[in-house]
Amino acid sequence: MREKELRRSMSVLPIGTVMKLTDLSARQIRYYEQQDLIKPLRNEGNRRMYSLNDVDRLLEIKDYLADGLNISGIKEVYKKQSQLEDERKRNMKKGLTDSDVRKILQDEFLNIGGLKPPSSTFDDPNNFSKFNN
Amino acid sequence: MREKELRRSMSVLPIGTVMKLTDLSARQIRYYEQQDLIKPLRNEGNRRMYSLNDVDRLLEIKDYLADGLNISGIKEVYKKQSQLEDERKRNMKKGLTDSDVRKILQDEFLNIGGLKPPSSTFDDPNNFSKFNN
DNA sequence: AGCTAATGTCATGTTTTGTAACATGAGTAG
DNA sequence: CTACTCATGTTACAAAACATGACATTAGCT
Repeated sequence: MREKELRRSMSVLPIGTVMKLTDLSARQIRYYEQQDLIKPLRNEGNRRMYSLNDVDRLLEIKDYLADGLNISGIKEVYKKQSQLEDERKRNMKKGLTDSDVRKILQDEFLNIGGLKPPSSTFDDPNNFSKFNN
Repeated sequence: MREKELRRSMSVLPIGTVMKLTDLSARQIRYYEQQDLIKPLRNEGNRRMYSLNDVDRLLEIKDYLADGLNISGIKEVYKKQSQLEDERKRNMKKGLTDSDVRKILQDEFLNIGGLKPPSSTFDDPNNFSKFNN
């Protein structure tokens, strides 16, 4: 379950791919970034590289807009969400011992190394298209 | 579970991404294609677009080469695999159970020792080229 | 009408990818 | 040893994709 999240956050998709996946124009995608709704990484050549999580978020944004929300409204939504998330994490950590935390961090570090051979899943049964996370 | 395979065969990754994911040079990746080991789709701009299954296969190829197999050896492996796969499908059609088939084919499997179950489908069987335009 | 938010479009420059040709190092056969 | 093949590197040039910034448009509001 940790690995899955890792893969979902790997920035590997160029904007052209994301356009097809989301049916958004490059202009729209860059605009949402300019409005701080997404923060794709850049490769050495300065190209934007997106993750599957970014794609999910773009699809969410699309839905919110279609529902009549405007950009700043959407911004609020995400602000609230990350506040809640942060708090959850803080509470989580307060309940753990020091060595637990060290173990967690080490594990995260080790997992950044690379893609493992085939067997593993890139999939995400519930998450790809809609509000879910 | 059907959806997972679908997603894995979506051709969305440009060669630069695949280079990073596999740590192969563009030259190598194109060469393996030239040797018919992979068949990435092309987008309208004639750019190669790879699926996660393609990435898996490239990693396999890398392993095989590291193990001392040469390209034509690898080709044999995949040829055999797809033969077996075809045969399995034919037998399924004839009403045999999967485990029946496994017994029947056991000898052949032993002939090509030590390889993984057949993995990737080759030619956009599910019409995912629509993601490339 | 005037304003604004979201998006389209165009111009210009950089990066990535395509193909093709030639080069090279390791291994093998003669 | 020489010649050959295989897997890969390198280089050169063209086309496609992308970045950025400016200006245009459209729909909804006041």
